[in-house]
Amino acid sequence: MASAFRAIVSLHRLFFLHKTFKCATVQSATVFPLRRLNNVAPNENEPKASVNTENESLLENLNLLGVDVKMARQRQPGVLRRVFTNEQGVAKFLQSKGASQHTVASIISRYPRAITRSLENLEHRWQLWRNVFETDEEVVSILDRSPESFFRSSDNCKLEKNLAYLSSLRLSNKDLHRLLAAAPRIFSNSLELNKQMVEFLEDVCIKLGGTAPKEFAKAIISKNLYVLIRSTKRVKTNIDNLQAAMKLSDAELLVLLQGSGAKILDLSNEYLKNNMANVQERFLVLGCCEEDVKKLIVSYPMVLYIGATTLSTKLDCLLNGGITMKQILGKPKVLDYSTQNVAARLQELHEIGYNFEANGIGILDLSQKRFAAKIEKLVTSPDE
DNA sequence: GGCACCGGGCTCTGCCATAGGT
DNA sequence: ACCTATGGCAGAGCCCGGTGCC
Repeated sequence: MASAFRAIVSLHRLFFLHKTFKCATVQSATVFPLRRLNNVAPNENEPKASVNTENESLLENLNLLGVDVKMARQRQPGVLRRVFTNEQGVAKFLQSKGASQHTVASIISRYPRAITRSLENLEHRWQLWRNVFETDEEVVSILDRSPESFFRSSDNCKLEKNLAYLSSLRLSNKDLHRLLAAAPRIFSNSLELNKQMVEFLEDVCIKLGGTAPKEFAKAIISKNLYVLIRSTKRVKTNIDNLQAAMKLSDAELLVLLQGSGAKILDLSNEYLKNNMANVQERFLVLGCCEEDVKKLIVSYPMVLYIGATTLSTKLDCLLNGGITMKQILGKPKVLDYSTQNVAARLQELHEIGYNFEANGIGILDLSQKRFAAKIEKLVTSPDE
């Protein structure tokens, strides 16, 4: 009886290999009758294929591949119970694209469902990704970083439509590439989801009295590659909160959003809200007026990106170093640099007796190279 | 040559919840 | 009952250099 079962399994396997690997979505359908077949004969001595038992030979294969089975089990337990999987094919495929054994193991450990994809499906998907990325190596590095982005969906038609849509936005090739390299999840968003965000941004533009909605959406996306992996709810809430808290006019908001304000749109709602409250409070306590704070945020929205603790230490560092609030308001970009960096510069400048009052604090806002050159010059010819 | 202004470059996954299918 | 596909969430800055003006 057991051998009869195995015969059926191999028949199924043939059928499966022949038909299913053309389109991954059929796989589960193909597997299903087998499951039912098992249920019909539950007393048979076939633990491998029973519904709630893991597939032993699959586990063996995974171990051989170096997969962290414990991790895989924790992430997608169902995959380990599947009768038909394609772990060896997937491993070979990835290796043929230049992935190391270690990378393959890591990918499967983190996204076990990868092994349910067929070769044809993978090859097609790979080619679609390669439309955007220059080399296999680049794709491998992204998969290594984020296996889920590549494997979470097997629907290549949707991916194709999605890519066509993204291209239709007329982002530059460079931007499209940056977009997908930075946030590969955008690939596996549904077309509708991406469209929703773009149309939402266009709407925002129109509601704020803008006249170039497409350009507006494009500007925001190219400045903040991550908006497309956020919910419209999140972005909308941030925009609303920003306008309310800062008492910005529509026109002011419009300029802010398509400028450097774009960068803070994808922050979590609570985080941005807390930071806005914190910035207002901190700067008011330090003697600024509301108008100062508004100007600060409009000219340097990234101040809202900085968490309360970091901002506190950074301000303290500057103030203790003899910099005044007025100077900071006049050149908020000094807040851009790490506290560590600023502290070291302040120390160095104090040692050579730099006069911030006379010379301003622009020196704190230079690249390392320019700063070093400047110091060099101050030391060798201090008179100038 | 030195400065200020400005914009751009890096960077971002891994988990949970749930609808819907079999 | 179980699985897949998909949406959504939290997490939390730093650095560089081109360019134009003086």
